[in-house]
Amino acid sequence: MKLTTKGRYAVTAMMDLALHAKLDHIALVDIAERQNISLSYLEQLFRCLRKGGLVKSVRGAKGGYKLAKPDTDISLADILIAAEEEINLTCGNGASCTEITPCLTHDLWNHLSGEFFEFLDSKKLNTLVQSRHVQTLATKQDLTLIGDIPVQISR
Amino acid sequence: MKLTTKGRYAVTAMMDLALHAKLDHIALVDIAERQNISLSYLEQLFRCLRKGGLVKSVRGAKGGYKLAKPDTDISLADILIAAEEEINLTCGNGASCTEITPCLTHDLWNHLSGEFFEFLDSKKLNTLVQSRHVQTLATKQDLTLIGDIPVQISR
DNA sequence: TCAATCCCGAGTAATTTACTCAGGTTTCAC
DNA sequence: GTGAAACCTGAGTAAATTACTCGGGATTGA
Repeated sequence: MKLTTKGRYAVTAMMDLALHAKLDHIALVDIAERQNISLSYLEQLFRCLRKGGLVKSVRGAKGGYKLAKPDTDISLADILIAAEEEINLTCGNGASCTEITPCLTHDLWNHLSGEFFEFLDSKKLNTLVQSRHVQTLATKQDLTLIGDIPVQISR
Repeated sequence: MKLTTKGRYAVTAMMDLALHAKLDHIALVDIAERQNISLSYLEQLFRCLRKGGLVKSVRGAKGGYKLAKPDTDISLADILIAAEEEINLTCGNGASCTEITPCLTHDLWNHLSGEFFEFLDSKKLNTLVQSRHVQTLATKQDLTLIGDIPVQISR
């Protein structure tokens, strides 16, 4: 019942896109620097996001990524699913849960999964980036970059 | 964003207890048979549940386990937490999220974790076992055992 | 006393995660 | 048309986690 970093990175990256990509495409290098995420990992992640139809890309120099839909149409659930985080609290039908002898919690988890999905699906990207906390952080990040020497903690 | 089998087994086992332990203590062997879960794994699991104050045990022959509280006072959240499933969607403050440079999603996940916890905490054991699906399954399981030859699928 | 039960610590195979790496391919700018 | 900046891809891998097992011990009712 833990969120993987893949899922978190995906959401962070999408928020970064939503915050910055109003005008132009933005390169993964920029996101990697701003959010301190490894570039290769981001590339891998954006493969998923693109397959999921959440972002559009332009190749070549001056290329980059952009949201493929308005941020009002992209939910947390969309992002997590695209990032291959299944929102799945079901029993997965292991040894203790077969067609003939389903486990006691079979229906329970199915139902709760649905509710949880609805919950995550109700959180749209636009409202997420509007939060005060995100806004202040975002401007701080931009200032850090403009005032050069972006502190790169390479781990 | 997946539920581990540990968490599921914990919930299944607690529901089994709630369904059967009205009168007496019940042995893990019984739960293991009814729910088709390995005994050793159940023992390990019940260590957690006991430490979490959810079940009481009686050792020795005719011993077994019992709910430590009324089933109206035990929630899904209680069980999952006792089973060491953290209900934690937070960023965990990795490399990309430090005190000085928190990640964009820091507050977001904190907040959502809280909401998700509330959701799980609102689901009490008594209502879970009252569901029609669980009731029919439970009686089926009991009949299977009374009509002996309990089918033991050992994997 | 013995069998049924809980109790405990440690070990381990399989799986998953969180990356990295080594190469492509496409496009803009000169 | 060359080169750099970007996207794109598949494969590999170390570390962590999960889902168990195992071997033994402690308690207690009959």
